[in-house]
Formats: sequence, C-alpha cells, structure tokens
Amino acid sequence: MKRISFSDRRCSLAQYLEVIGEWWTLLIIREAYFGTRRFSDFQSRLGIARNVLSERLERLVVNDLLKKEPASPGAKRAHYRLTDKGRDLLPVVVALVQWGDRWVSGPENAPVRLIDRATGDAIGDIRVQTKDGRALALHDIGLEPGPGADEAIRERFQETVAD
Amino acid sequence: MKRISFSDRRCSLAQYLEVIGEWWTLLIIREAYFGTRRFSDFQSRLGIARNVLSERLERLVVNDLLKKEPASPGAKRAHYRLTDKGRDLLPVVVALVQWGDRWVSGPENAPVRLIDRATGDAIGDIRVQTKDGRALALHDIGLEPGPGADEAIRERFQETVAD
DNA sequence: ATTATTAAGTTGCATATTGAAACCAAAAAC
DNA sequence: GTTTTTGGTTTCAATATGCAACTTAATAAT
Repeated sequence: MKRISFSDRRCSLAQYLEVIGEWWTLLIIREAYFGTRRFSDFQSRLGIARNVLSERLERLVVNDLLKKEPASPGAKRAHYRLTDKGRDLLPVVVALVQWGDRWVSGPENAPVRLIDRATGDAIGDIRVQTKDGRALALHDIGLEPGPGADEAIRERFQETVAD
Repeated sequence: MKRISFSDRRCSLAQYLEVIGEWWTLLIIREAYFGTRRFSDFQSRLGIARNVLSERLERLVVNDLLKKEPASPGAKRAHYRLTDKGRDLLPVVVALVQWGDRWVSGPENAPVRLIDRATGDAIGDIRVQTKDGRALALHDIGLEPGPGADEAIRERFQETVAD
C-alpha cells in the first residue's frame, strides 16, 4: 500500500518529513548548497536514478525549496536553485553532518570541514540554546502546546521531554 | 532493486542517512524524546505498522541510538531507551521542528512550543554559528577537505558553498 | 493455580517505490 | 544540418511498506 501520509498530523516534524524526509531529498539539497544546479550534475554526483531524481526535483520545486529558472537569461534550458526556504535548512544539514562526524565517521575521519570564511576557523557545534546563547540539554527543555495545538496534542503534553 | 546503500560514501550526511534517514526513524526518535519506551506505545502513537516498527527499533538498537533494557530491574520484558548517541540528535530534531514551524505550518500554527524549563521562555532558533556565538549565513561558510577526505572529495572542494 | 488479557513481535500477501537500462525529444555544439 | 549532450520518460524486475492475522510469552484476574 501507499506510504502513510503525514500531512494531516499536527506535528512539525511529521510535516517536514512529508516534504524532505524521502530518500535522496536531503542529499539533493546538500548538493545544491555545493552549487550544483543541473540535472545531469545532480545525477552523476549523487549516483541517483534519473527517474527518482526527476520526481524529487519536481517535488522540491512544488514545495518551494528549489526553483526552476533559466540557466542563463533568455536561455530555454532551466537550472534548479535554492529558495530561501531551501537555504533555511542549513542548520538541519549542518547539525546532521556534525552528528555524523561525532558518532559515525569519528571526528578524525571527517571528510569535510566547515569553516568561517572570514577567519578560517572551524564553525561551532550546532546546539540547542536559549535566546541569549546559553546551551540547553535535553532535560532542560520543556514542552507546551503551541498556538496550533489540537485537543490530542494538548492531552499529551502533561508530560515533559524525557531523558 | 535494493535501495542504494550510502555507507561506502565518504560523506557525513550520507552516513547519517544510512542510520536514521529511513521512513519513520526520526519520528521514533522524537517519540523517545517524549518519553515513549514501549513497543505498543510507539505503535499506537505513531500509527506505524508493527513489522516496520519492529525492524526500525532493531536497527536503532544495532546502531546504538536506542538500547533495549529490562522495563523494571529484573523484569523480562524490555523497553527501548535513548543512548547518548540518540540523545545527541536533539539539535537535528529541534532544527527540523523549527524549520517546519517557520515554513510549513507557520509560527502561528505551531503545534508545540519548546521552552527552557528554568525560565519558561521559548528556546532560541537553532543556528549555524562560530565557536564564540556569532551567527553565520550560508555565504559565510567555506568548505575544506577534512582529515578523512579522499581524493574525490579533495578534487571537488576547490569550490565553496554556493548561494 | 488456572484462565484471560495484554504486550511484543512474526508471517504472508497486496500494493508502492526504487534502480537500472533503454528510449526520446529538444537544445547546444560543431 | 548533422552530431552530441542534456533533461528527461518509460518499462520492468527487485524491494519495501501497510495491513491483518497469527504466535508466543508475560502479566493480571479469578
């Protein structure tokens, strides 16, 4: 049967998954960060099947993470470029890369280094923090129903985030 | 054919996807943050098929994001609890939730609010920053081959992160 | 102690999705 | 104007998902 759709769930994470949770999608975004714009470059660099790439790009355009625009002004052939919405996924991607470096490859085997171009220093670890920059651990965080919470969610949030 | 495996790629993001990029996996982690530990609770709260849940939990245990331990000391029945590696995904999950709130549901419809339990204030936005807390945008970031880079990666990183 | 109930999976099957390769039309290059 | 490259679409076999029924072991009820 068809994969269950998350779109009706009132849950931010589930809604995200609806858009970018599919196989390949986040890797396509990352390629776009690296400056890749052409169909064939995405294809050869990722090694993704062309039909799947086609479908994913389409989906990313429909959901406004990429936009299709003329390669050069006036040209017929189009390229795919990030929108603000797509660019705004950067913290997610960086957080994932850092997690992978810490726990999967090990920092000493990190294949890439992200640096602040102004200084050349490695960037800091992404972290959950207060508005004034104090780091927060899992047990420091509480949950409340948000403005868009429905009854089901409201019920569940007697609880707090667990350790 | 079988889904392509990313594990041989020297890319942190691809390595992450190998472990937690599958359908449902991140939602299971999020449930664990909420304190869910039992198979049937994961099942009923997520609405996931039992065979898939079973397979995903197994995979999370094998990859050390969850550990299976006796429900109560001495009991036979086991629960699933987060490991440090699993807990360390928090920035990823929070970054995704915030992205979803900004771009999918809209902040005014956010179903949950994350707060600092010490003060009750909403937590800050996850962001890419320098070690001393200065925010970095996409165009401020550069890429270098890391200690574990192979020739292929080294070649590509004449480029910088694109806008 | 015996039975009932719940919890935690597993199995089998119909439907969906993926990957690979072949095919095609339009644009660029020559 | 012919060839090559690009950006796809189509087809088909292999895999993965969702659902429901079945199993087995651990609690709970009587």
